Amino acid sequence: MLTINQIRNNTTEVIKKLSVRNKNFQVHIQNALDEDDNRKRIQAELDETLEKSNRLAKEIGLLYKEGKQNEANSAKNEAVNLKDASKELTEKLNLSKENLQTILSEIPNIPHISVPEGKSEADNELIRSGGQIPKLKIKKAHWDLASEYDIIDFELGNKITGAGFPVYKSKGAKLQRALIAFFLEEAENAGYQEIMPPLMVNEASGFGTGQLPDKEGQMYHMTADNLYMIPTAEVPVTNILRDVILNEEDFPIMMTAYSACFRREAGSYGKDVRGLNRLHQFDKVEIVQISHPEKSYDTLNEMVNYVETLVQKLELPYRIIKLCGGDLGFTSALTYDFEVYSAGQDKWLEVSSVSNFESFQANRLKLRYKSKVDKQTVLAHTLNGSALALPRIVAALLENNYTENGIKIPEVLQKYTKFDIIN
RNA sequence: GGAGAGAUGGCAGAGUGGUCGAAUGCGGUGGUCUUGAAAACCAUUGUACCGCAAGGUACCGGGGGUUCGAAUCCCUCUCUCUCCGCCA
Repeated sequence: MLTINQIRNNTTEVIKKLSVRNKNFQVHIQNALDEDDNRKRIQAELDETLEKSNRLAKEIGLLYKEGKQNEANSAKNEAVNLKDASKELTEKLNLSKENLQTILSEIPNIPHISVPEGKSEADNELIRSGGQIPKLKIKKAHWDLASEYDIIDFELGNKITGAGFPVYKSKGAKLQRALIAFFLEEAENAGYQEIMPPLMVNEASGFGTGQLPDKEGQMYHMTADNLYMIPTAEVPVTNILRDVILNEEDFPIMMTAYSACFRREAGSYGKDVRGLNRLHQFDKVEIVQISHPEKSYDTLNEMVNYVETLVQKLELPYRIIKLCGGDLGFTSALTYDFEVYSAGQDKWLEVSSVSNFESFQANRLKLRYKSKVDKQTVLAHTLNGSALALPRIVAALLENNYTENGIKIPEVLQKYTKFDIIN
């Protein structure tokens, strides 16, 4: 969420930058400013009323002490009037605050200056690519390979739970475990603190990272206890810093977490959801950084470079894409997507999304730091990225490394899998 | 699940209706002293909103109520702790 001051101080610039999202926010912005003026007016009036009321209450106390009952009683009548007035004003104020909150929550993050204009995926900007696209004699989709080698059982998942909950077996299960261990160790070597977070979160956490209230339908909700299954480790991990005021020397905060992720994916269907391409439960290692506002774009680049080393080590053909305004997520200021090429399906699959949210999340989280220069509390910047999401990596590994003798395991993983081929 | 206790500033911990934004201790910051450090001493030390400022307002787990006035009384929710039961 943007702060009203961000909007007030740079109104025309904010409107201009938001237009990169291929949508006009002029009306939203004006509504926010009007409502804030209204809020201030009510606030001032209320404060004045309360001040009178407080002063009168003290006077009444004194009058009683002095034994001046009559004067005290007449003062009481006045106090009651003030109380009614303040009650009414408080209601108005709350209403105004709610309205402002609603308006602000509908305004997306301001795209970074480098975000290209564009309507959709098609306008995204290719930053760079790497790796070799394999020339296969026989192309097989991973869901066929999975059943051929009996390593991932989609049917069994259907039986036990439902679609989108595959069962990993034997070398398939070991491959999952190996990838998780590989990603976590790489992250640790890069300086990230390992976190094992809760897999369910409360409402306040869901709000803090922006899943609630808008994207409620994306999460599994345990109504009996009012808890939500996490859609990504970003939620519990970033919320570690909710309501925290950091010192400048605490930067950068670097955390990594493996977690299972749960997504309802309501409305998804068709061949995009085939096999491992889109699941309700999947595994992911996430990296999160909390950064000083002046350094956050350096941090973003560093994170992109880090994720790049992972796909390189896994010997996967990849490309890095900068999302255009129309494709950029609501909360992000700048996002780089990583896609790997999956030869069996002949498709690019998104395996990571690395974003700088600037202060957009921090505002909701109330994540701030004490500035050394002016002693002010300032919103920190939050960033995160997948490093990496497993299913599509597995899909690409299976499809790209398939040979007549079996599926070869990349060198870096063999130390974790303890086997070099699935056959 | 049953019974009881509790939630106060960075931490510990007082405060049971009026001058309490809140004693005291610790911690933090600045200073005095010192060659330096420690100790000691002095001062300072929350967040947010309105205001050019002076100043004002709100916040003692959340929400609601009683009262002229609530950290303090009442209701309610959440969480924590202790004991019992169950249990990986």
